[in-house]
Amino acid sequence: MSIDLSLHSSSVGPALLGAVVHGPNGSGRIVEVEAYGGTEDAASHACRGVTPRTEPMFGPPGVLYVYFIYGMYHCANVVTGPAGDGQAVLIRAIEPNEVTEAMRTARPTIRRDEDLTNGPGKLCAALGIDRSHDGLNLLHTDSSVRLVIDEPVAPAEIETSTRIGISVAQERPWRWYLRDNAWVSKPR
DNA sequence: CCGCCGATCTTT
DNA sequence: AAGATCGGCGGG
Repeated sequence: MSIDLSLHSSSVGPALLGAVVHGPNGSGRIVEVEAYGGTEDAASHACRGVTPRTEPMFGPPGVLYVYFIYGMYHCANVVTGPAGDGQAVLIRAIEPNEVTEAMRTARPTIRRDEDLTNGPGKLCAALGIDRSHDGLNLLHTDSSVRLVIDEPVAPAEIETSTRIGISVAQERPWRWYLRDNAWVSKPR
């Protein structure tokens, strides 16, 4: 591993661009992320401290935090920072290494390949990630969901913006994505 | 308990 | 622009 996941999520976030996520249905490189802080970040699930749902967020860096949202979708996060802090990086979009039949079966109604994984709920559905994977170690080679961090992308390729879909702490510029990448999520 | 609403996506 | 769909969390 070439980056230190125990650093703050706002440092780890951009460093995770280009890393490869492997799930039950396939794999892809991360092209878009958002950082969430611990209890001091009002937009983070960790802002109210440890609850049954957020307990994995307060584990050691490298843990997977999967939450269920809008009654329908799952979102996947990489826990960062020191254990006990509750920081995480939301994986918002990936570019598949290869579009597999399992990914197409998991998202049968898409019109273009990009719609398989160009959003946090979409990529979890495509890769087959759900709450059963919550809390596992992303760095362990035996895990059914894992993270392979190779070379970082060139800083010149990285674009920054504010976070999407939140109603508080909207000013923090904690979203990063690869410029001109077709798999980055589309504005609503 | 009860009610609100969310780190979303699809359809109209 | 609104609907789908449900669990987590706060308030009473």
